[in-house]
Amino acid sequence: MTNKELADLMYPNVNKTVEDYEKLYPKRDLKQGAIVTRFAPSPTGFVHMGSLCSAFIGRKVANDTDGIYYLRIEDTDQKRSVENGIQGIIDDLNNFDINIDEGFVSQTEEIGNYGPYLQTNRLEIYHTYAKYLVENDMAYPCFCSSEELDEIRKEQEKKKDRLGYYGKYAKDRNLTNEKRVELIKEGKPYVLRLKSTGDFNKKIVVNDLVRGKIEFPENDIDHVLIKSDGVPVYHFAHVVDDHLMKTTHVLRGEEWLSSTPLHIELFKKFNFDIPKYAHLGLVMKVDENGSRRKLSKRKDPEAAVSYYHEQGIPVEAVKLYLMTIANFNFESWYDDNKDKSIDDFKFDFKKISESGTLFDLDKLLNISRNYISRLKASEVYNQTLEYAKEYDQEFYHLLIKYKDYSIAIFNIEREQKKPRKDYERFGNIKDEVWYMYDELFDMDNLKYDWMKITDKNEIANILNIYINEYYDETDSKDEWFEKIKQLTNRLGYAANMKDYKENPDDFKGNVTDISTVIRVALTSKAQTPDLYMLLKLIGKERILKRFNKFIK
RNA sequence: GGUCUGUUGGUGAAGCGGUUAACACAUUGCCCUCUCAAGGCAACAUUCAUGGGUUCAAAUCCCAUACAGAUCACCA
Repeated sequence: MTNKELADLMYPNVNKTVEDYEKLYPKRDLKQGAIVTRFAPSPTGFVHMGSLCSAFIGRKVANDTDGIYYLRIEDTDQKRSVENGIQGIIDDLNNFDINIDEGFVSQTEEIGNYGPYLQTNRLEIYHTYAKYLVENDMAYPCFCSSEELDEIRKEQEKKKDRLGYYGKYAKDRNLTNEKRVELIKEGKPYVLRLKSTGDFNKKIVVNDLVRGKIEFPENDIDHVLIKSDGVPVYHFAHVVDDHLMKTTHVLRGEEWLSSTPLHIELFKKFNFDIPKYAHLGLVMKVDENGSRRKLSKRKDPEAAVSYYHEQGIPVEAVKLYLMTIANFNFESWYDDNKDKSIDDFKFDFKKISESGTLFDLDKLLNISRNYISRLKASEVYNQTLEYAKEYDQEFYHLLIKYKDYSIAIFNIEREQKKPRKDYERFGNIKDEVWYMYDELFDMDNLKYDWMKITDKNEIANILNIYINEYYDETDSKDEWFEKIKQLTNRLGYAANMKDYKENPDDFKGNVTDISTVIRVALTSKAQTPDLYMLLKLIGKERILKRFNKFIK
């Protein structure tokens, strides 16, 4: 009995040939050096920080080379699929400006000429290629039950042999075709296994774009290619899909590094061009007990990419952070080129850190802080509004109601060479400015910060004299401060800090004490941005209200 | 256990045979200053996991050990 007959029996519904598919998916018409790569997640509904990082890199290198970035959904494992899981991934990607040239663009809609882009819709293709392998004696059906496989493993453990289905342990490898046909006809379930021709004692060199040349023993394990339900495993799907979709570069986590020899063997069996591989270090975090581990979606809220969106961390800041961990020379480049964007930076595979990166939230927030400080007040307004619309309705309505006023608040100490950096993310802006809005400044339930001056009469005195005799909305900042000093002197405090430091006993206190009284009465807080601007923005009428309430 | 990868300060991270071991974040101190933020200036690894070796010279090359991670599924 021939392999052809066996193959026909195993894949009776295959009516196309490998050649048909090769014709169907021709070489892409792209310029020399264009990188075609992809994001290939399971439809789990969300994107993990580590995946986002590799997606970001993929999008970037495709952009840099006028290549293609496509989204393929790997749904060969039902357990990983979630309802509307594709949409969730697309949303996360969209939130971070990672757009897709080809593949899925929504839960149900796909674009491009190299599809289908959902693996379970590609079963016919996999079967065609599987059939080819069987016909050419490069794969065979294996009827071993999981119990039998267990036994093999136990035996190997006992003998301290290498684990796996290979060599003499691959017992179904040498079944006759007659026997195979017989078993299939009996209805015995089977998987398709690679008939590996590798030699464990020979070396194969994997040329990884990140790590350089790595030597492995050749693969000699007869890996499962197609599961008994007819669905391929990752390894097989990877080879068939990335070949047919003309992927030039495979970017994936380093957990795949050790199965690359298997993938190379498969590519060679089919006579396919081998794509370039870049195995990216894992994104890690430090555990409570101090050891490093992979960022886990279960334990770490920051692992899910939606977290950053919810926190109101600017997309651009996340991108900047990803770029700094993706290419270690980016940070200093950006430092020298603050006016340029990530698009102007040339990504380099050799500048990827080889060891896994420890995820550093502080650093991300610092980048975010710097980024926000460089925005125009109106941009801060727009982005905060967008954030609040989704996550803080109360603030959203205030922003709408007091648009110009809000922009003016955001503009305090902004348009200067070294702007303020107190907005960490859009999600914390309200915490910084709430007291500027009467709706949030609930005068009956306020907690006022501590002040040095505690005497009620003294406080009332300061505020009354100030508002009645000194405050003038039209004052410039210098004039304003001059008046504060005058008031300070008049009441027996030191207007000049130096004088005060030299002879503290000559004074009741100093300017700081006076301005703190005004500041706290106005905002309830002892620490705020430029008091001059706050007074000006709040305006005399509201200042009076707040002062009076405070004195009472 | 086999195979592969990695190990530089609190953190990220450069360095690729001769450097005072960059830079950034964090921390601390001082200065500036109406408070805060920012900014300026300092401090912060006598040492690059450990032990050997090669060399006039090693964080950099070699070997061992330790530690960490990945992988060895009909999961991806």
